[in-house]
Amino acid sequence: MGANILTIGHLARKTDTKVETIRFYEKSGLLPAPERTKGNYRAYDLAHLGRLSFIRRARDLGFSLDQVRELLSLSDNRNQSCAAVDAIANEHRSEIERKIRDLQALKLELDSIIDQCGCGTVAECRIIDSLSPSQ
Amino acid sequence: MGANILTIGHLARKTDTKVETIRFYEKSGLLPAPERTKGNYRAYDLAHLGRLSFIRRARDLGFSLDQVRELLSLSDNRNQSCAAVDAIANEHRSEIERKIRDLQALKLELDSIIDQCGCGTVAECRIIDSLSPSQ
DNA sequence: CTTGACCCTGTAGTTGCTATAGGGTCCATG
DNA sequence: CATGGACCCTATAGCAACTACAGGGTCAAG
Repeated sequence: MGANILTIGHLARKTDTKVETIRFYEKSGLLPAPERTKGNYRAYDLAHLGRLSFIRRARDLGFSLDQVRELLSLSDNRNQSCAAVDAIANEHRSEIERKIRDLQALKLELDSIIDQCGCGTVAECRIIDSLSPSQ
Repeated sequence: MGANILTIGHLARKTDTKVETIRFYEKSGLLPAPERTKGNYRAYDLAHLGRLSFIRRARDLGFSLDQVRELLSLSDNRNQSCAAVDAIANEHRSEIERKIRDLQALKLELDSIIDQCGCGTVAECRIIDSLSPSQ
């Protein structure tokens, strides 16, 4: 295969993505369908590599596929205001902050439950008690 | 319907659960299938209410359905050691701690990305830049 | 010319529900 | 006694975001 033409396997290794996931992104409209070789293999170029890297990075940062889709389409219109981009990122940040708060509250509760466990029998287990309704 | 017999709707309201979710728990083997009335309605008793409350509380605390299944079967054997219960709870706590750490790292990264946004055009957007591969 | 690594499509599975379709039951009111 | 509406039933499909087959085709090396 030519100079900067990549098979799906190459692209997968370069972006630390599973082959199936790349095909899934194509089917989901996130990654444009590439040309095909005469043997019907997908033939990616550097633009695809860039776009997939963008997607993976955004996914690593916890953006949903819908958010990634929006970020991609925003990044394609280079001369409009980036306020919309900022809005998506900020919304995502608040959501993460909320999740952190929720998990911390949860951890406190688990802490207090686990601390009470004297590790006797289940009958006197404080963890089970804490989960049971008629405390 | 008799004294302490509940329809699925009653049970749903008492445990803040959707009716469909209760049927789903039954199909998943978490909640035993109750008797039926002559009209083929599910007829729950107080044991079901207790068990469903247990499930909901554990789910609220972030345990997976598999973990809940295990906790339930452990809580049914009242005179064995509760070490296994403690193990599940501890494993779950470590997982929550890991999630908190991950989310906090993510938030730091998002913070630094968002802070750089001068809100000009997309072409000069630092958020898009941070997501793009060839920075 | 065959072997093995790779690629193709299509479909089903995962988790934990939620929603819909197309019906049946129950009870109060007219 | 009929009828309306709230409730119940089953079965199936959908959601996110992949992952894992099954059952084939392609390609390059030995």
